[in-house]
Amino acid sequence: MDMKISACQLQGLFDALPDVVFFVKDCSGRYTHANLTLVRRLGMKRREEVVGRHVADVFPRTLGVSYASQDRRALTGETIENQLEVHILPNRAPGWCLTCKYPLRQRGDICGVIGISRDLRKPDGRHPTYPRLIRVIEYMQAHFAESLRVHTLAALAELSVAQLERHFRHVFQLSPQQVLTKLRIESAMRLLQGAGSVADIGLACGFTDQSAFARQFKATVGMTPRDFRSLQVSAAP
DNA sequence: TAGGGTAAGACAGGCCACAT
DNA sequence: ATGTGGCCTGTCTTACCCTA
Repeated sequence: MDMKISACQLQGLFDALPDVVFFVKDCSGRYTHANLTLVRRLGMKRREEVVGRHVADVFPRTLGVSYASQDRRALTGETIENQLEVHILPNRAPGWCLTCKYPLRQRGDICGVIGISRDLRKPDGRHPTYPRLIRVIEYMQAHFAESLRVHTLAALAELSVAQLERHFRHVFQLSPQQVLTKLRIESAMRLLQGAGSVADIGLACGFTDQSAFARQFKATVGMTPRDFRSLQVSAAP
């Protein structure tokens, strides 16, 4: 039996998940489907306010450009899996999530992009290795500005590197590297509210140089550090 | 079948040149 | 001053296989 599920049905199902954003876009980057979670996070009330519009029209310019280029990658057949991202919510609070995007095919031809972004949930505190992993997290929080090696972290937790990787993903949904990136970017977003050059802030957050910082920041936040700073300034009360 | 190690491919860091 | 992109190197992650 060949069962087909429509995008509309999926959209309806995803309406029930308040911590998952669901969307479908056509080749030109216009939304054809959006669950209610996405609609609300865009600061809108009704689905019709989103469907038919272009990403560039519903997000701040710099973000829209970045999401559009991500979509283009998917449109060439690339799949994006569990990319760690920050979404700036309507109240300007940053929300961390993991994004997946896939090309949407119809009779073999790519006709759009389908994807989800799910919020990071609370770590699983009942996992047997949780107490050891917390040691690692605390160490990372204290030392993210330095260069960290996984084998150091593994030794700290008295686990093999392979164990650390596996358990980390189970408990935090993230690899140690992703947690490190999250800590560094969070810190950078704070520092960018104040004065100080972008390059210096990058160094202060553990990035080896300005180039690495800008690249990672854009990949995670969707805009460059400078754009982020000016967005914060323009949105400040 | 859970838990462990390992090899290979993916990915980030580091550096530089050049664009904006 | 900051951002982008290329290229090389070494680290990290994943997929796989082994063992108890």
